Amino acid sequence: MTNHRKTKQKEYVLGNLLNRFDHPTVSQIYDDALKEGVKIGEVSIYRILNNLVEEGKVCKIVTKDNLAHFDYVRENHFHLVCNICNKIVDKPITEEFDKSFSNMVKGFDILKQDVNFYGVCEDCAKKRTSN
Amino acid sequence: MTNHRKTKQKEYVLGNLLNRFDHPTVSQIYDDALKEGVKIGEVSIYRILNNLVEEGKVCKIVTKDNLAHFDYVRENHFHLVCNICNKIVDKPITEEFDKSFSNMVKGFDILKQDVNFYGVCEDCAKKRTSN
DNA sequence: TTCTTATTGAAAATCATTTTCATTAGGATT
DNA sequence: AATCCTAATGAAAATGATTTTCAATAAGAA
Repeated sequence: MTNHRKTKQKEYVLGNLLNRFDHPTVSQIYDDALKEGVKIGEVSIYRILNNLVEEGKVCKIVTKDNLAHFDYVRENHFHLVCNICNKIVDKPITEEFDKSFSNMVKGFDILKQDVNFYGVCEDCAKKRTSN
Repeated sequence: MTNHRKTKQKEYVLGNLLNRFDHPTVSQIYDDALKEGVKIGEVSIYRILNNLVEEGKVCKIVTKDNLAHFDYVRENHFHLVCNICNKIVDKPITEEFDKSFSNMVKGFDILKQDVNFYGVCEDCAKKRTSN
């Protein structure tokens, strides 16, 4: 039997995600742990996050620079991942969208927390047109 | 000035994508080229595909096993990427969805071809419930 | 045909992530 | 509280897709 023992490392990683509203990478969480004097290896953070993603408690968002970011699954929002600056913006899902989306993917078991939109954020769009 | 010369390699990669309806990886395209006796290096396929993605002619879809798949941007369809078996399924976008989506992301420059949905495909869902 | 330089491609480098495996520690049992 | 089983950790090494480097090649302008 696997993944059932309570450990300081698991508690730390989940707590770290719960207490923030950005989308940290493994090394950001690792740096936090170091600063806070929490003894945890980077490898364990990878493993713990993968388990949380598997359980559906956390979602993984990969930006264009090939870095995995993690987000505790809270409420109905989607991610806009900027392909230019790699920023991730949280946006609430409209009811209208939610309904039409459900209709469209009827029959599929969609893991909503992995539904991300890739594009160009407002800041980078401005920079683009001003060139 | 960059990326303006017509080469056999560029033509081959784009042609390969145009003539198929699955979502090949770099090494699949490379294998095809070998079989067809086309002289092209794997590195060039990476470079050419990255350029095509940059131009918006091709989109890149990353499956959970960390493999990049490529798809020539044709008409209004989205991708359902299965997190279990890594299969990619094309699905047409409904008008209803398209409208509500446009409303929701108003203000963002969304690169539609990078809009993918991650979840569990019908086959894998069946296997799951039967356990 | 000549010339400039964009493009190619083999080899090497990169780097996030995974695997390995000996050590540590949860927590069930006695 | 002590013992035991094995899940979990973490340092080091391995992995592997992708990128970088740079000398050789070839578009295509002059």
